[in-house]
Amino acid sequence: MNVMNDSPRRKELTRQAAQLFVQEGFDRTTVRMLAQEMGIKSGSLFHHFRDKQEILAAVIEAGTQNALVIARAALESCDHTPEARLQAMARAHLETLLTDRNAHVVALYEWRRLEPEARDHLSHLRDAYEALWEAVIDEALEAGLIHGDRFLVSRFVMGALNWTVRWYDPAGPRSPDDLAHELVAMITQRPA
Amino acid sequence: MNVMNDSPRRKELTRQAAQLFVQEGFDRTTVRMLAQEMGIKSGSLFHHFRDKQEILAAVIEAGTQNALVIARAALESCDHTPEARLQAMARAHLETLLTDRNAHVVALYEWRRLEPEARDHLSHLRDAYEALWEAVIDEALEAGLIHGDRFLVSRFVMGALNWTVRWYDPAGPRSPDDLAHELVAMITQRPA
DNA sequence: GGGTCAACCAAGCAAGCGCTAGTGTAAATC
DNA sequence: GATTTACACTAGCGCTTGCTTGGTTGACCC
Repeated sequence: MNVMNDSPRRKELTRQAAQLFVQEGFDRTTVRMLAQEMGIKSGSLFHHFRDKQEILAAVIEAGTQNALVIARAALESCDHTPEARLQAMARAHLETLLTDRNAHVVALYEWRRLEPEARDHLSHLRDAYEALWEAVIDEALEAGLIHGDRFLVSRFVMGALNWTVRWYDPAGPRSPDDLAHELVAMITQRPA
Repeated sequence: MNVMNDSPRRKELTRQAAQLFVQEGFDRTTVRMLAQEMGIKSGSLFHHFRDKQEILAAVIEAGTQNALVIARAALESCDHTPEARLQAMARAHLETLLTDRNAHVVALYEWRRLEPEARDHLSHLRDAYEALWEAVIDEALEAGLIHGDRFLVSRFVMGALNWTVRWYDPAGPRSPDDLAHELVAMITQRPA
């Protein structure tokens, strides 16, 4: 067995698993379906992952780590005004939906299928991502760019953004940048 | 078999099913678990519902219908200003989460588990609910209370509200009315 | 008091589930 | 040249799944 490394092979398998998890949902996806998608037999799958749970954890970890990297990069390369930072975060969030949609959808909708140990480990990653958001929102509040309860505002914004996976079509006319603009405009009440 | 009526017994069973679907997720909930929760044997369950799918459809239908009724009532009994109507819709939405949380969570998170026929039927109900929202948002836009793209604004608002099921604690210090106020304040940029 | 009917039960079937055991094999390592 | 390692295979075990079957119960009706 070869579990818990991060070989390129495993990364690719994880990517394919994410696709199936989105299409079918974690519970409906069988190890036989996963194996077929990966071009191997179901038994061989357990050479790469200890069990089905570990595949789910790998998918979610990859997705969250990716989001974190993109968000940090966005914050570093943008202007240091509260408005620019708010917008950079929103655009980064939407861009991860373009580049890594499957892993993200899984992280959002199959989180509860994680067993407690995996959940504990991954929740730290997720907290790190949400902390970025709360910091940016704090700055915007202090600068008077937006108003209201810190806790509520950040959750409303996260909700609006996370909900995009339900309706946003990357092939459509709107770019992530458009959406980010519009969202920031909405909560800061300035023309887009 | 007794399928597709709406006896009080079936209503109660549907309510109990919703609870389990929320706790475990649809796929993980077995007919044996459902039967136990209902205080009957698994075979008896199929006297009330044709199959497991129909239970899911019944839960979602009940939840959506409930939301529609509450929203319509809220709109009829509030002031006819765009701001009051916006707030009434938001509060109504959050109140359905208090009175009928389980059915709502199922409607949101197990929608994709519906088979196509059931989905077609139920999407009409959901469209009717969303149409209420879009009408209210249109009025707010026309009145200049909020700005931006009609499509995007309504989706951002729906996202912020639907996301509340993930974090909102009805036993906490914030009432649905508080949240509705705060949300409307955020998008209209007036003090809460 | 025979007939009806919703509601329930015990038993179990066929299919599918996650996962394991044991083996083959080509490439890398010693 | 021998050994190890990585990756794949076949075969199937033990169990659970959604659902069916055939039958019982008790309340109500004419």
